[in-house]
Amino acid sequence: MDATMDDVARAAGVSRSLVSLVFQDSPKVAPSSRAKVLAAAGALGYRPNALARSLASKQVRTVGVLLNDISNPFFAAVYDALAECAETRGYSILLGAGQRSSAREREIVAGFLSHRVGGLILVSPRMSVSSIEELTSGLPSVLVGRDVRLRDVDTITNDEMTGARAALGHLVSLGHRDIAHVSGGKGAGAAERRAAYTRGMTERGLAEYVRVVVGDFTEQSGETAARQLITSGALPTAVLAANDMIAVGMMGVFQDAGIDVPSDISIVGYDNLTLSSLSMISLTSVAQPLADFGRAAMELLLERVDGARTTRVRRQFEPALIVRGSTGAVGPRPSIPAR
Amino acid sequence: MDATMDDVARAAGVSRSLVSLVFQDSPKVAPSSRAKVLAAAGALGYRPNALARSLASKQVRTVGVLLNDISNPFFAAVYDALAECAETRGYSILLGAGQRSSAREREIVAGFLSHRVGGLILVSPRMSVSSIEELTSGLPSVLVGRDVRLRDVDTITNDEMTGARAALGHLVSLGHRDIAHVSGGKGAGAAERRAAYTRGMTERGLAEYVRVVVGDFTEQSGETAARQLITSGALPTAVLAANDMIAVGMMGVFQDAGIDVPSDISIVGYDNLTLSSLSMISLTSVAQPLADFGRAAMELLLERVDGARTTRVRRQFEPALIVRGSTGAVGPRPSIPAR
DNA sequence: CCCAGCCATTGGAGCGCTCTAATGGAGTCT
DNA sequence: AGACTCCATTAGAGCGCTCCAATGGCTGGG
Repeated sequence: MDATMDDVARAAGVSRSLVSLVFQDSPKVAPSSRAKVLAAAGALGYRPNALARSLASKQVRTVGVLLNDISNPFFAAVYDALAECAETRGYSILLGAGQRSSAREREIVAGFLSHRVGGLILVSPRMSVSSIEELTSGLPSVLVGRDVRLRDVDTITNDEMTGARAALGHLVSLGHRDIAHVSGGKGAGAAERRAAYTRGMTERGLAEYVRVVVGDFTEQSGETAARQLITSGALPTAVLAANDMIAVGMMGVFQDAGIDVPSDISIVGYDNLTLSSLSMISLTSVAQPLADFGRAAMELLLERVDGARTTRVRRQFEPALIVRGSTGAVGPRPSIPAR
Repeated sequence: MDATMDDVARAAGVSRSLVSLVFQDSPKVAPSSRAKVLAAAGALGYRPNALARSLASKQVRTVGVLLNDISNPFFAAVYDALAECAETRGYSILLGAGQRSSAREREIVAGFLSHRVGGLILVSPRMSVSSIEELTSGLPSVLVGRDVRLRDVDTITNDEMTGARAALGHLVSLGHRDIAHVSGGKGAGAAERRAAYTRGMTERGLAEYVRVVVGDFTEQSGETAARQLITSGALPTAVLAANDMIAVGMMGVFQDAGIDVPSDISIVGYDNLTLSSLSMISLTSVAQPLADFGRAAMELLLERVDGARTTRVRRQFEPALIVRGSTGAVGPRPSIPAR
């Protein structure tokens, strides 16, 4: 039903090979023939079959992108930059969203492999290192948000230590000492972030105040953590959340409980999502250059896909603290209002 | 480099055809042969080549999904439901994000067509009806968030009139009469929503209060609109925003200007995004069943792809008003505080 | 005027798979 | 026993394209 190359060749009175060359932008086609072929193709509404092309040329202009959780705007921002980069280079993207399940992730990547994608970008995947190793073997791959020591895998990470130091420094300069951390649990980068918090606290002689509440990078887990802190009876004066979603969830619970942010408790998030800059939220946050993550990921990947590089690259970006309204000077220890 | 069917056949001591049948789950393969083939395939790490399969069978288990703007959580929610549905049915998704540019959208869809996707889902596309017609001709397609009269295109929309009536009814019952609308400009569904507002106002005898400020479904446009209303000197007592992003943008500006929501001005959004339910925002909103949109879109599409249906279906969902803290009884006309 | 050399163009094999029609070896029926 | 059905299995053509080696027409040097 769709026109094929043979149809175009017949209509233009040339061979299929010539048509093929035209659609590959080969320089050895005479301008007159090129025009003839293009005219015939246009008249027939011909569109090259990417499947057949990939099969015959054994090189695929499609890359697979796996996002951990598409409903977190973090991933949307990374994806946006990444997609733009891919499109300008003429690559298509097969997308999968893992929904925070590692089994799901593996299925999705297996699907990518069936489609013989030319490369793989995994953004904060949940799956184990061995799964990553197995699935990416021999395929150009870039991992965003996690660090892994595999030959064929480039990584893009954030300098967690710098971020944690900046956030803690800010809080300490406001007089805070009792600073808790709500972690991302087993999520990508959570361990690093937690370690950076602990180390940062220790560096400042605040080791005795180290307190970690386990979360999972979702807003719900932030709510749970906030309730936990409230019922514990020992509210810290400040919280460093593992990401903005957690921070926002916590803010809501504190607000409902009559605990004022920032006069009763200061909160720092991580990711600097767009929503954090909203006036109603105004969350102090460690900004990660998400667009840079996405762009760098696709660039590194395509370098490998094009065969321009075979050595491993690890790129680390520097975060920046964005101070907003959710942090303030430490006040008198809040009395938890009666419900 | 990857193992092929021939390799498996040789290793198992059978013909390629048999291997093919095994991987198609054909019932006519003897259990013993099936086991033999599967064992050989496992040993070789064989993975069927989806490209070659599609080419030979002329049916593609991939669908193209075009999202207008991935950074709006609205689309993430629709995508999530849609992807889940596709995966359980064994379909892969080629994703593109149009970034609110209709030229970009057309390029992306052209890419889908090159990949010979089996179907197309367009979520609130910007492009013109004639572009849609041209690109979707002969291909199963579902349009979400817009209504279009094309034979091969199913549509999924929201009942705007009911939504507007519910929102206006709520505001009127709180004593509001001076209710403005901030529209979505040329975005998908914006015209319908604007019309529903105007009609709803007229039905209630409030035609004289009809006032539309043009936006574009983004938070920024909400901020602009709010500033416009403030400087106009004639602040309405309530605003019906075309979506939550606009509403949230407005809330921020009002808050910064010292105009309290809801005591000075009530705001109703549209979409009921997750962020609207956050305590700090607590936006009254017309909820659209986004997950249903996504699921229905994929289901309708696959019905067509599987050839189970050829007639056009238009599915309309009922919205529901979710009342939160951004709406309240009309108070004394606010005096705009001096800066 | 002939042949080397260059160019655009072409034939045809092959990418990894599916699918139809054909094959052969049981088993069934009379 | 012969003819038949029924079943699992197979050969081989073909999906739309790429790419290599080969073709033929031209120019230009001797």
